[in-house]
Amino acid sequence: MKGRRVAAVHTGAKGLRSPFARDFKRRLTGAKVLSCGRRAKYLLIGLDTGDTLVLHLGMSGRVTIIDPDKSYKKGRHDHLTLIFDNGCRIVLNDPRRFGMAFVEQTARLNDYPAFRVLGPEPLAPGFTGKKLVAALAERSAPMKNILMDQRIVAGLGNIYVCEALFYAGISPLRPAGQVSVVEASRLVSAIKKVLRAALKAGGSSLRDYRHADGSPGYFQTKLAVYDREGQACPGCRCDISRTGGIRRIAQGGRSTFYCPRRQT
DNA sequence: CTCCTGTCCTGCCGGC
DNA sequence: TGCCGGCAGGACAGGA
Repeated sequence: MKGRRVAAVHTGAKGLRSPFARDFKRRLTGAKVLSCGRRAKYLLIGLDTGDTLVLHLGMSGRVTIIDPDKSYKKGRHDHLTLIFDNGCRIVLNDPRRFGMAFVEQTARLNDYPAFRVLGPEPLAPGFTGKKLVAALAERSAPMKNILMDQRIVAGLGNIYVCEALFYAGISPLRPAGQVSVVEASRLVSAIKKVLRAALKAGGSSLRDYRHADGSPGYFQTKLAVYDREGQACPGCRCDISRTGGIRRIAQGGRSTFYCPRRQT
């Protein structure tokens, strides 16, 4: 898409989380794409107008790129379509409309409220156990909730938090301030490992929800604890008929899956 | 400031 | 068989 110019913009009537800004289409039309990037869970499309198109997929959002010669049947929940000068199209489809799409001045991106407070990228070299343990200090909230907080580390969601805590052997219930630097280092390694594995496998979409190019994410078949209530965790040596296997609890209104015997 | 709860939205699934 | 309640996810608002 780099180097292509936006020829036309179509938006759905309903908008996403919030309605499209009044000048949304105007600021995109005619703009040339300079860069495509990502920050936390936000997709960033840099334009030659000094603006950046920011997209967020929420949970059910899907961005599909359609080649000029390919036919495309308009989806019921298509909310944004960019048509480029070469006939290529980008479609943002989101049944639950939890996603976002807005234009912001590139130079002011970091002033955007959600961006300003964003924590470190989990895959960046600077994200270390030492840094993490400092961010956890004095915090009484459970580790699960803390890792879901994008201000602590940016880009983890419910599935990967559950998985990383399992591989680190840390209970999701543990008060964050009680995590040692050794444990935090183990957790950082686990987070990086889980994310790299998921990326390699093509994401973790559940059920019929698919990933960027329309193909399903296959990582869910490799998940250790998420959505595996009552099952044995990988390498489990306990008698699950007696222990009940992987446990599911609610934290912050979300499901947490963990092994109470191997995560302390 | 931290922590916690409720809200948004739609489709799917389980239970009656 | 059909209907309906509950649940899933990420961000954020607002109250304690």
